Amino acid sequence: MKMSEGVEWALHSCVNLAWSGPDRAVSAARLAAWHDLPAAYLNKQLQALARAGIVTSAPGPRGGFKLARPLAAVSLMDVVAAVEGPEEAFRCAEIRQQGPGAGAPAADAADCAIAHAMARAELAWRKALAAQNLDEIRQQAERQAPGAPARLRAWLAAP
Amino acid sequence: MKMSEGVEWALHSCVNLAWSGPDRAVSAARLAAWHDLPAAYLNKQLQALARAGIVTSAPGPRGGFKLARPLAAVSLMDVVAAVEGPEEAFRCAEIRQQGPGAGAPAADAADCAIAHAMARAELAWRKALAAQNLDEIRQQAERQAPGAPARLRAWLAAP
DNA sequence: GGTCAGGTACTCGGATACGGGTTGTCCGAGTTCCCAGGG
DNA sequence: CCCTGGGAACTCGGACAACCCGTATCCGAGTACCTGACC
Repeated sequence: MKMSEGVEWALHSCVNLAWSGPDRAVSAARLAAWHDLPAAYLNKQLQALARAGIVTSAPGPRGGFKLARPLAAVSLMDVVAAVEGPEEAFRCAEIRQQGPGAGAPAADAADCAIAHAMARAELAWRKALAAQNLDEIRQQAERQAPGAPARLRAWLAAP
Repeated sequence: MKMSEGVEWALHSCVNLAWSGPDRAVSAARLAAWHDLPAAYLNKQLQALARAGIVTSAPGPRGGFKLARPLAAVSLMDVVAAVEGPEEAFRCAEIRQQGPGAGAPAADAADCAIAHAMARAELAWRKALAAQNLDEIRQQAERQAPGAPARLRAWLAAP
């Protein structure tokens, strides 16, 4: 079980967009170059964020991506769901209803105990993700590297 | 992000082993046939459980797999870790230290805020898994299908 | 000088190849049981 | 009848392919800007 690389890229990109300022759109190529990532693939992840309503996109020169709403209104869960998709990690295949061990019809209606337990654990994960928003991430990152926002803005201003 | 099918198979197999009785070993082929699964592949998952000390294996006729300890002493986390491996789903690639955006050395030492937040959520998931043991799963399954253990034992007794 | 048309450069967006990992399969080493032969 | 040796069958265990999703890439549609000519 491995999470997509795109999640980390998308999260960093959101923080970078916040640092770049709310007025200026940044292209996928520029965001990718900042961390030496494949530009076209990062673009794919940003498209997912745009579909989820986390960022807005504009084509043409001076186009690019902007945050659709303040970082405080974007949770980790939003980004993970946008990039990874809404499906749960554990999908019950209902193997208990296959082969000679197929249960009685009465048991079929009830939820599989295993699926229920796994879903409960996954819900805890989702709640923990939803409880943290990107603004908290940004604040912590700024405490660790106070000069990062200024450096990014200076680099973006240079051609 | 998708969890391996083997997790569901391993969990069902553990419950089935408990139902089959603590004295009798059950072969992987028999456990697979009960739910119409690929025998050789289920064997692979059971090997992982054996390496983790959840079940014991014995070769030869009358051999097979037995539970190494009571179901109450096996948590969901144990099984998931045995089958999926101990690695975390989210691996921080430290992209913040790549390209022009590479932070100052002081920031490098500190943990990436994103990785920290993701790890916290994953810890909640792991705790939720560790808080549930397989005996609770078994009890719930028996409430839903009281005749299941007897049917399994009867089917195992038949040649 | 102001206005307008054309061209150009730049952006996203979806359609298109490649690779690693999960899924699935196979055969060999080892053990147990059964059976036949001998005492 | 009891003991012993050999063979056969069954089991796990690890090594070997096939498929699928995540990774990476490319080119086309659309837009804004800039340039130049014209009024």
